[in-house]
Amino acid sequence: MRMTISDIAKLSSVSKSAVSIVLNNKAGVSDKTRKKVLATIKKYNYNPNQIAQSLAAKETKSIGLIIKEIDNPYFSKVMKGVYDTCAELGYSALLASSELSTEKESEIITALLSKRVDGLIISPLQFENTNFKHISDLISEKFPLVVLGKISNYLTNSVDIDHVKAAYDAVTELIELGHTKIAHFAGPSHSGHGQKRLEGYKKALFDNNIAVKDQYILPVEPYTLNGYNVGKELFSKNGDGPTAVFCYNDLVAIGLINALLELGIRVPEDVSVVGFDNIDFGEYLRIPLTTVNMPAYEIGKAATKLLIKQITDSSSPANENVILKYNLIKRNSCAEFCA
Amino acid sequence: MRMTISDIAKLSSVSKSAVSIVLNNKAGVSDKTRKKVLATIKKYNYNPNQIAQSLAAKETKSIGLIIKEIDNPYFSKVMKGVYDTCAELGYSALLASSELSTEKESEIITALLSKRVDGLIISPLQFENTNFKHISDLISEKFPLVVLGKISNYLTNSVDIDHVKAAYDAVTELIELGHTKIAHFAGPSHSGHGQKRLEGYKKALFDNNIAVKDQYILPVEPYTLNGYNVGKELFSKNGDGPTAVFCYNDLVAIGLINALLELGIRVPEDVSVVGFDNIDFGEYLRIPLTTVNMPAYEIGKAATKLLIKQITDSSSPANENVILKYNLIKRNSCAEFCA
DNA sequence: AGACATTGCTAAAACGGTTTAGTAAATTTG
DNA sequence: CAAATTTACTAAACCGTTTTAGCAATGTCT
Repeated sequence: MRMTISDIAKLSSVSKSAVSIVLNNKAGVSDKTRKKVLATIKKYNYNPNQIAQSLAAKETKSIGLIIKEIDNPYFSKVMKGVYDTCAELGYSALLASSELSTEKESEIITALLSKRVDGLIISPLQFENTNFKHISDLISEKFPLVVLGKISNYLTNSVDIDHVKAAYDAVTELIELGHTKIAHFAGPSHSGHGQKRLEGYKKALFDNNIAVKDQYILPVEPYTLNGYNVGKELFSKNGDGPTAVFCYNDLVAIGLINALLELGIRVPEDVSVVGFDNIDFGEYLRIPLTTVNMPAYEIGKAATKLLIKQITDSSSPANENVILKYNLIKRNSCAEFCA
Repeated sequence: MRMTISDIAKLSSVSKSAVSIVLNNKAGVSDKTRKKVLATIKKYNYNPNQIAQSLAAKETKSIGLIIKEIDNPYFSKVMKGVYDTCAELGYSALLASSELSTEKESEIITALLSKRVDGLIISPLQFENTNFKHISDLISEKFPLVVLGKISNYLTNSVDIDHVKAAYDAVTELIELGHTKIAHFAGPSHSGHGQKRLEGYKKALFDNNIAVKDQYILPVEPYTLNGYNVGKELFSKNGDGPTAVFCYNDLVAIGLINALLELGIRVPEDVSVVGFDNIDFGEYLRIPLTTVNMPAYEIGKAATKLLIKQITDSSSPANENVILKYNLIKRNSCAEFCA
C-alpha cells in the first residue's frame, strides 16, 4: 500500500504537522528534523496524495480546458500552449472536448466543476440557438473563466485574433491580385469566428466597390469533405463562376482544391484559393496553401496566463480581452487574375 | 460558496449519510426521503465534490494517458479512442505528454500517481539507453498499466499491431511492383516500433532474395523536415539510387516526396514511396500517399478497455497482449518499377 | 405474544492531508 | 536574572465525502 503522511511521521518519529511543514518547504522545523524527514521520504519513496492536499487546501491547482474537437490540429496547438504554460506556472490541465455537442459541453462543465478545477478555458460552441446558461452561470458566480473567441454580450476574459481584419486582409490580397469574382465558403453555425470572417469578407469587397453577391456566399461545415462537395457543386455549373475563393478554414480549402483539380480546373492559374488557420500540412499539400496564420499555440498560452492571473490575483478584472497578432502566409494557391 | 453535503442534509432535515445514500443511488432510505433530498439537490444545484469523494472512496475513477507528443495527429486519434471509451465506462482521462523527454516522462508518472489515477496508459519513450525504472516500479507494485507498443522483457498489458508483419507487407507490395532497390528511412531511437518495422523490411527483402544493403537503411527523426533532408541528401548523389523507399512514417514520407519533387524526380514514376500511420492528410497530399493504416482510435479504445478491466477485476491477468489489425492503403505514391 | 428480521435513519470514524492554537524549551532583552 | 520573545514541535480541528455500527420502529414468523 502507498505510504501516508502519518507513516512518514511515525518512521521519522515526528508529528504529521512536522512532515507537512517539510513537504511544503515552510518554516517551523529545525534543519536537523527537516533532513531526517526528507531522508525517510526519500527512503520510502513517499508521494503525497494530491487528492487529500486539494481537499484540505480547497484548491486543486488545476484548470479545465474545453475544446470542440480532440482530433483537430488547430486545437492540438492550443492544447500544447495551455499545457506548457500550466507546467510553467505550477498548474495542471484537464482536457475535455465537446465534440460539437452543446449537451456534452454542458455536461463537461459540470464534470470539471465537480473535479473542482480552479478555472476554465473554453472554446464555446456557438450554434445560433445556443442558450449559454451553463456559461452565464459561471460568469454570475464569478468563476475564473477565459473564453477562446468571444461570446457577444457576455463579459468574460477572452483571447482571440481580429477575425474581421484577418479576413479583410485575406480578401484584399485576392482583390490586389486582380480578382473581383470572389466567393466565400462561410463558416459553420457553431463557430463565432464564422460570422466575423464573413463580415471581413464583405467589408473588403465593399471597400473596393465590389458588389456582394449572395450566391457567392456558401455555408460549409468545416471539413475537407464538405469543402470538396460544395466546391464540386459550385464549379460544376457552367457560366459565371468565381475566380477566387476565400475559405472559412484550411480543411475546407483543401477539399475545394481537390474538387477543382478533379474538375480539371487549375489552382492557382484558373482559381485562387485562400484558407484560414495555417495547419501544419498546408505547406505540404498538392498546392501549398495561402492562408491566415492563426497563432494557436500563443492563444493557448495567453489564455492560460490570463486565467491563472484571475485565479491567483483576486483584484484582476474578469473582462480582459486579449487580441493576438495573425499574419497572412502567401504560398502557391493564389495567383494574379488572368482574363 | 459551493454547497456541501452537510448543507443539503440540513436543508432536507436529514443526515449527511442519507444524502450520501441518495447521491449514490443506494438502498437505505425511503422513497419519500429520497425525493425530498433529490428536490433540494436540484433546487440548490448541488454538485458533489469529487475530490472528497475520491479521498473517501480511495479511487478516483480516472486514468492517466501518457503520450509522446500532443501535437501529433496519430496521438490525437489514440486520445479520442481513450476519451470516448473512458466516457462509456464512467471514467475520466488525464492527459499528459512526455514530449520526447524521458526525464519529463518520469516526472509525469509521478505527478499522475500523486493525482491518484487508478491506472495508466503509456506510450513509452524507448531510447536505446532508456532505463525503465519508472515503469518497472509500476509493474512491481502491480499498478494497473497498459503499454502502447511493447517493451521487450517487461510483462505488462499491451496493445499494438504487428509492426514486423505490417512492414513486411508494405515492402512486399513494393517488391511485387517490381522494385528491388528499396531503401528504408528507419525509425527514431525513442521508438520501439522503429526496430520492428526495420525487421519486417529486412525479412521481406530476405524472403525475396534481395540483399539488404546498409547504405539503403537511413535513420531519420520522424519529422517531415528530417525526411526532406535525408531524402535530399540520398537522392542528390548520382548513381545507383533506390527506386522505392519504405518510410518509418507518413511525416517522413511527406518530407521525402517534397525532396524528390524538388530534385525533379517524379513520384511514383521514378521513385515509389510508402508511409506508415495513415494520417488524415495522406489522402490530400500532392501525391496521395500509399501507407499502412495504423488503427489509432482502436488502439486507444482497446487500451482503455484493457486497463479498466485490470482496475476493476482483480483476477484479470496483467500481461495480456492485444494485437490489432492493420491494413495497407494503396493510393498514388507507388507504381510499377520501369527500367 | 414473543423472537427475529427488516427498514429507515443517524452519529461517528475514516480517507490523507493542512492549519490553527497551544506548549515547552531555548534565546534574547533590559 | 526575570521577563519577553522566538523557536521547535505537536494535538486537534478541519476539508467534504463514504462507510460502519448501532438504534428504533415496524413487519413477519411460529
